[in-house]
Amino acid sequence: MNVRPNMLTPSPITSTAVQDVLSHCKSLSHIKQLHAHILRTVSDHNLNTFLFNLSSSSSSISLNYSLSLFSSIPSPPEPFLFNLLLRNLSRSAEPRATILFYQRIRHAGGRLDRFSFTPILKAASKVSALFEGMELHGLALKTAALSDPFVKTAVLDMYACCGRIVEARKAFDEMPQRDVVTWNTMIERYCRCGLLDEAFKLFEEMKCSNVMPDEMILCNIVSACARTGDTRYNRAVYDFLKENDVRMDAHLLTALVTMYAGAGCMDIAREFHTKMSVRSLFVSTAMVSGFSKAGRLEDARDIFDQTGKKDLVCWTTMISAYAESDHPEEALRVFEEMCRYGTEPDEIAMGSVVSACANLGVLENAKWVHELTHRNGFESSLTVNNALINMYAKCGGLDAARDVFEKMPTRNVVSWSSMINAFSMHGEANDALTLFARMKQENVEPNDVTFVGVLYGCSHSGLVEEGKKIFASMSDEYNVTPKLEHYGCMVDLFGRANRLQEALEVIESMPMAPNVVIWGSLMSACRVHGELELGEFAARRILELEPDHDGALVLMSNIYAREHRWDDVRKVRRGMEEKNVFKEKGVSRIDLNGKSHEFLIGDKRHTESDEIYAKLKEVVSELKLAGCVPDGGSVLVDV
DNA sequence: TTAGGGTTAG
Repeated sequence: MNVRPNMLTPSPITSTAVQDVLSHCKSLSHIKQLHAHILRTVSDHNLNTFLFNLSSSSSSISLNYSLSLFSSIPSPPEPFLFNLLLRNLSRSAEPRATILFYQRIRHAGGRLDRFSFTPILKAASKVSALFEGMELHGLALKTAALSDPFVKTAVLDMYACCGRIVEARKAFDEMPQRDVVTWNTMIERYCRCGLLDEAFKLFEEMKCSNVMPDEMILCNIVSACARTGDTRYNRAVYDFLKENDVRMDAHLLTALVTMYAGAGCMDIAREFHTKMSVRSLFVSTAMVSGFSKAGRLEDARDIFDQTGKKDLVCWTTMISAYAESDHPEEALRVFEEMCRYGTEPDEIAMGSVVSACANLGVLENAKWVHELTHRNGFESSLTVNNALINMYAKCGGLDAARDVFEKMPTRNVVSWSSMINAFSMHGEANDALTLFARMKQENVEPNDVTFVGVLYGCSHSGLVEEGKKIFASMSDEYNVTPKLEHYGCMVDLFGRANRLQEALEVIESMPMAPNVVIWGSLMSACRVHGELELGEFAARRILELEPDHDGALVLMSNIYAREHRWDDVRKVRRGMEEKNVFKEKGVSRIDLNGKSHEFLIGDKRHTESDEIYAKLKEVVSELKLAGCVPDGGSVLVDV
C-alpha cells in the first residue's frame, strides 16, 4: 500500500480517498500509516473523515483504534464525532465497550445529543446494565432528549431487557404518542417474559388506537399464539390476516407455518408454506414434524424428500416420525441413509433410533442397535441409556435392561422409572418394589411416571395391599397428584383381584371424568370374573363415550348370547358390520433364531401350522388334567 | 453523521 505520493511533501488526500484507502486497510499497521499521513498533512477535516470511517467499520481493529484516538483528543469531543462509533460499538461483539466509552465521554465533560442515547441504551439492554441504563434515563430527562420518541422507546426497551417489565410499561404509558415500533417493542418484551395475556391485551388496545399492525408485530403475536397452545387463537389470527390483507414476509410466514404445524392444522400450514419463495430448513422441518404428528406420514416424507440440504434435526424428525408411528424398519433405513450422507448422530437422534428398535420388539435388533450406540460413543449418555432400558424391556430383554441400568454412570428419575416399569411389564413386581425402595434410599424423587410403573406392577402381580399403600403415599408423602392413569391402575388392581366393588368405588371417587380406558379396565375384570351385570354397566358407559368401541360391543353381544337374547345379539352384530367395526385382534410374536413368527387368533398361515396346533392341543389337555379349564365365555360369538 | 421492533424444527 502506498499512501504517500511524495516522500518529502505529502499532499492532503480527499475524503473519498481516505474512505477508499481505509477500506483496503487489513491490519493495524496499515491504519497507523494512513493516520500518520493524515497528521502530516495537518487537515482537521481529513482527521474527522478518518475518524468517521474508522468508526463506521465493523472490524474490531478499526473500532479499537478510533477508541484510542478519542482518548488522545484533549478537549471533550462533540457528539457528531463519536455517535457513529457508539452505534458500531453497540452492534459489535463487545457491546459493553459502548458503556465504557460513554463513561469516558462523561468523565471528559463531553455532552450527549439525542442521537447518542439510543446506542448506549441499546448496549445497556444487551448486557443488562440496569444501573447505567437508569443513569441514562435520568440524563435524558434532564437534557430533554427524552422527548424524542426514539430515545423513549430505547429507555422502555432497556428496562424490559433488564428484567424490569413494570418500569418498561410505565415508560410506555408515559409516551404521548406511540407508533407501531413502540407498540411492538412493548408487546415483544411481554412475550419474551411469558406475559402472553398482557401481550394480547396490548395488541387489542393497539388496534383500537388506529395504529395498523405490520408484519413484525404480527410475527410476534403469531409466535405468542403458538406458545399458548390454545388453538382458539389460531383461527382468530387466520381471520385477521385474511380480513386485513396483510403483506407477509418470510419471518411472518415462518411463524405462521410453525404455529399451524405445531397445532396440527396441516392444511393451513401447507397453505402458508406454499406461499414461501425460499423455504428454510426450519420451516421444512416444522412441516415434517407437523405432518408426522398428524399421522400423515406420506406428506411428511414428501416434504422431507423435497428438502435439499438436511441437518441433524431434520433427519431426526423424520426418523422419530417413523419410529413413533409403527414403521420402525423405515426409521432405521432413514438413519442409515443419514449416516451415509456423513451426518453424525447426537443423543437425540440416537435415542430415536433406539426407540424405533423398541417398537420393532425384536431382541436381535435391539442388541444390534445397542452396539451401534457404543460404536458412536454414547456409552455414558443418560438419554440414550434410558432409551436402551425401555427398548430392552419392550423386546423381552429384562436382564439386558437391568445390565444397562446397573452400568449407568449417572441416573435420573427417568432411568429409575424405566427400570421399575421394565420389571412391572415382566411381572416382576417384587423387583419393581425393591428398586422403588432403593430409589428412595438414593434420594431420587419419584414423579407421576414412576408411580404408573409401580402401580402397574402391583396390579399385574396381585399385590393389592401394597398397591393401595403406594397410591395413598403419592399425595401423602411425595406430593404427586394422581392422574387419570393412576386411577386406572387402581381400577385394574382391584378388578384383577376380583374386588369389583372397590374398583367401582375408585371410579366413583375420581376427581376427573373416567374415560374409555378406565371403564374398559372394569369391563374386562367383570368379564374375567363373570360379573355380567356390572360388566354390562361398564360396557354401556363405554358405548356412551365411544359408540363404536369394539370390545364393549363384543361384550354386549356375548352377554345377550348367554341370556339367549338372539335378536339383540344379531342387532349388535349387524350394527358392527354396517359400521365396519371389528374386534381388534391381538398379535403374538415369537423371535426364534433371528426370525420373527407372528400369530393371530385362529391363524393358519404359518408353514408349520399343523404341528403347532397339534402341540397346542397337547398342552391344553395337559392343562385340563392339571385342573385348568379354559374359559370359553368371551369367545362365544366372537369366533 | 447518526436512531427504536421480529420468527424458527428433533
